[in-house]
Amino acid sequence: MPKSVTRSHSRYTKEAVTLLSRLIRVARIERNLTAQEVAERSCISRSMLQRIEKGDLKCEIGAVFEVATILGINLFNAEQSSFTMAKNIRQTEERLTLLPQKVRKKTKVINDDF
Amino acid sequence: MPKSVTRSHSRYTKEAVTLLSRLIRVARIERNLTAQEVAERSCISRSMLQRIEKGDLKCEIGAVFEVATILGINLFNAEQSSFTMAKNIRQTEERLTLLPQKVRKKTKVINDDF
DNA sequence: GGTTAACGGTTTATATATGAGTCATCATGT
DNA sequence: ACATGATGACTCATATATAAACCGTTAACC
Repeated sequence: MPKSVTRSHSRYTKEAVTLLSRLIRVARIERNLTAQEVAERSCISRSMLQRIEKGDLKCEIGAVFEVATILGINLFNAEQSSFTMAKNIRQTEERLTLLPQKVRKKTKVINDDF
Repeated sequence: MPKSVTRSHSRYTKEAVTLLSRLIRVARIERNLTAQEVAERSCISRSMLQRIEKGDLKCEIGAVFEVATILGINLFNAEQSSFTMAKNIRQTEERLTLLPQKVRKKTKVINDDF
């Protein structure tokens, strides 16, 4: 990250990350798994898991989702042992083909009055 | 990141990130927003948004969620204008208070000195 | 109460993610 | 058909996220 940039996050974003972090911590304790164990199985360090469980916004999404997956937390309401995720991806990609490939801003203001 | 670490990701993790990236791209096109516009409103660079829309696992979760939020995508089935997210957080934290704070592993073999 | 493993909070070195910039291509609105 | 703005695919410098190590505290089991 060149040119130090202070990120601003909407409240909704922060809450979403916070919720996921809490779900992760609860799931880990409930399953009686040590932080070290979960970290190793998720291929991350223990300090990384600590930040994830604290709801750090700067963690890699892949790492956070991997921990959630290891702990059996369903993402986007798609069960892990089903094909719903793949199906959702296909459906979304299908919608994409129906859309224009580029977004073009109108140079002229169209009279869209009424 | 010291000691170059190659991360391994489960299929489910990859698909979850991929799905979110597709949802983001579809939402952006549907709302007729330029990549540059969305990037600016999300406080990230255009190249960052490119990686997010490609489903890069190494993007910051805060950045990805922020883009999703800007585009009106609901995370964890919680509508952005409601209190469901905060309520879910509270409920999860409440569950946490009922759990032990540490996970203890070694259930040592009890006195076998008959 | 005593033992000890688990946890939180540091620090440090380094691999790398990110922002900024450039360029070629092409889809899109006129 | 044409002009051009949007996009993808790079490169590069650097701010920083991360793994590893350590330590003091604390909670869990005996």
